[in-house]
Amino acid sequence: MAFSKKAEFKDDEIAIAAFAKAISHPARVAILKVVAESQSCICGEIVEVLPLAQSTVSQHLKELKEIGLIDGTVEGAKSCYCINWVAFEKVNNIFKQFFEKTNCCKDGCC
Amino acid sequence: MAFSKKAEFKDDEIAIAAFAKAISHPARVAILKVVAESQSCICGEIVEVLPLAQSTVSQHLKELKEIGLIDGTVEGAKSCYCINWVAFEKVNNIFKQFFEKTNCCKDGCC
DNA sequence: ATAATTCATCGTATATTTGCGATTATTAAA
DNA sequence: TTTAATAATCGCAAATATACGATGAATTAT
Repeated sequence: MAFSKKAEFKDDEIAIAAFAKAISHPARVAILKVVAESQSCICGEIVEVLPLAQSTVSQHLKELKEIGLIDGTVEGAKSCYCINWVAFEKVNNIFKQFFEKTNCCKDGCC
Repeated sequence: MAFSKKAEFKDDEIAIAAFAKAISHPARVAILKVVAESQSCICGEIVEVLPLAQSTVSQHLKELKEIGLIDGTVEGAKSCYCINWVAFEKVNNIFKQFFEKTNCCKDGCC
């Protein structure tokens, strides 16, 4: 019944899965790219670039914000988003570690 | 209505999202770890380690197989799984590139 | 003051994912 | 040959995710 059985997995497995889920949709990958390239950009700019409705983009932005990968600040009537580079680097490292750790088994080193 | 609008995104964005989705569940992360550590292992061993029913594990294995991260071979009544290291390295590189490319915007180099 | 802009949130529809038990096919053991 | 073990698949139920339009709250422009 799709009870979430996530509690029964290890913390690092849950963390990797959660971050992977954050970038498991092309729209969110695209958003991260756009925001990074523009240093910071307002919601409207993102909506213009993506083939999705404003409300849908807002939803994806919310998800990225909730996991910490982006920060959003209100600037008047507009909303300005930028990458949270600390979190971004953290996620990068978590992925890096996962791949390295797993890959080292390739030669039977562990 | 959840039409899949994936066709309207860039290929690399779709690819990253697809691979991210493959590891967006703790069970699949755990499976990859177990299989890598044991070099190769049979389905039953994986089921024993995970807090999930056999049919559910089988489903996760299928997903990982479909995206190419693991190979499965029948050995008598049993099924033996191992990491497809070529695919694994490819995914590793795709993630690495994504993070590097995005991160370089941090200092306004692009 | 009024109208227009911007964007978050809500409600809703649909699709996908997750999970399990039951079944089935195959192989191994008795 | 019958029985047990193994694992894939099917069918179903429930949870999540995706997408949109409508609405509302805030700001900005007229």
